[in-house]
Amino acid sequence: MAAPRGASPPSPTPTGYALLGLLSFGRELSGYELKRWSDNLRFFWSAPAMSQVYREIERLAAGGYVEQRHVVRDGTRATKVYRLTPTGEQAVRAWLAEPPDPPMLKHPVALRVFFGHLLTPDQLKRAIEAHRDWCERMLTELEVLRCDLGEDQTFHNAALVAEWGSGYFRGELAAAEGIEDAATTAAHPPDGAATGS
Amino acid sequence: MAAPRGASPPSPTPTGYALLGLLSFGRELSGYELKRWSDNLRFFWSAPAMSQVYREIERLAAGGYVEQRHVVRDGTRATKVYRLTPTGEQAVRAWLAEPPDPPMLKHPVALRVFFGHLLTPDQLKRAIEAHRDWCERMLTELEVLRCDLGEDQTFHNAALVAEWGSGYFRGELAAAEGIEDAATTAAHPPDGAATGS
DNA sequence: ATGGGCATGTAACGAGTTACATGATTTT
DNA sequence: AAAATCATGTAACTCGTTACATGCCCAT
Repeated sequence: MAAPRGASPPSPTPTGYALLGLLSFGRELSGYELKRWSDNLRFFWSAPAMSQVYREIERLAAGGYVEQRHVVRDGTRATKVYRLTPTGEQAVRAWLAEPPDPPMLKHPVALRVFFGHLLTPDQLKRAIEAHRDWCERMLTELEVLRCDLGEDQTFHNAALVAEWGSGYFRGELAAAEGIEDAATTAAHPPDGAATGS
Repeated sequence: MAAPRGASPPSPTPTGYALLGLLSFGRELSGYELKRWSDNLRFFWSAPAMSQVYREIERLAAGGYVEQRHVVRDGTRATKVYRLTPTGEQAVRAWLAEPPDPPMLKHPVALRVFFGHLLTPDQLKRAIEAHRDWCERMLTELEVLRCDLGEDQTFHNAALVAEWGSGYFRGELAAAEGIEDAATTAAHPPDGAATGS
């Protein structure tokens, strides 16, 4: 089930390219391991569902981007592991070299502030506080990641992104405090005012 | 084609709720106008495609969340306009009152830095510079939006979010400068090193 | 022996996209 | 006369999700 010779295989999806990227650090990884590695991208990229990782890695293998190998690890346990092929490495390099799409953000808390006139001050406050909690959780998780990465030169760039992320979350935290005051002390129309009475 | 009496209509999609939110400012809007209004959410929410706006607003009308009206505006031009119903307002209020999902970010530039070992310093630099240009463009567009909003109390919350967004983009701009130095001066393995030679 | 982590998938669905198709009105 | 904007949609597709199904291995 290698790459077909004549017809070029379908291009990987964005998630597929991300998996190729993870394999470019040189290790052979199983689908399960790929999922856990890709969770480290969650600070700036949506972490794919387990089932999608399996689907994608199959596609990548079918397209010749990765090579599948059956191994028995730790004695008796059988797993499939994947290794980046030269084709795969070339593909991910080419993809990354393209001009980047603009970042895409879906921010449910900002949406709630924007439509703040549809919420009570109390509801709005709770949403913003949930956001602050989340930012703090992300900050501590980034700390952990930084420790895991250590001083290894291989992950120098990863560490840079972790720094970047920390800055971002600290900014969000500060912004959330400001917004909380401004949004919850503002005048709110009485319930039901939007459609008239 | 109003809301069915017995069986409750399907819930709106996230984009559907956003459209309801836009209609909650009290104006009757056409599909085309809704698209342009929803573009103002692009700083913190993905702006839907035109075709999706039309599909969603139809669904919302079928579910009784909005009321459709045929009007002839500016003399001869016929358009359909939509108005929020009490049902629709209640639905969007209830949706916004739910605990918010965590923000979801897809940041192709951060991804490129993370996988920086697959790019030349020059390619990486270009990606980061494209990001800075984009941030600057967003900042000026936010300025424009702030002017459009004016001092109108109706859009007080929208103005707050615009402020928030400006802060975010200024942060990104600053971070990008730092990253550019750190990432492009780092040691890079020679091309092809990832899969061995 | 029970629960948690490792390991691999399938099926059904959902929400969004791009490309296409059409035509009126307004501005240059 | 051409181009931009207003205006409304359809069709096909892609990428992702959740829910489900299965089973091994290890620690308590």
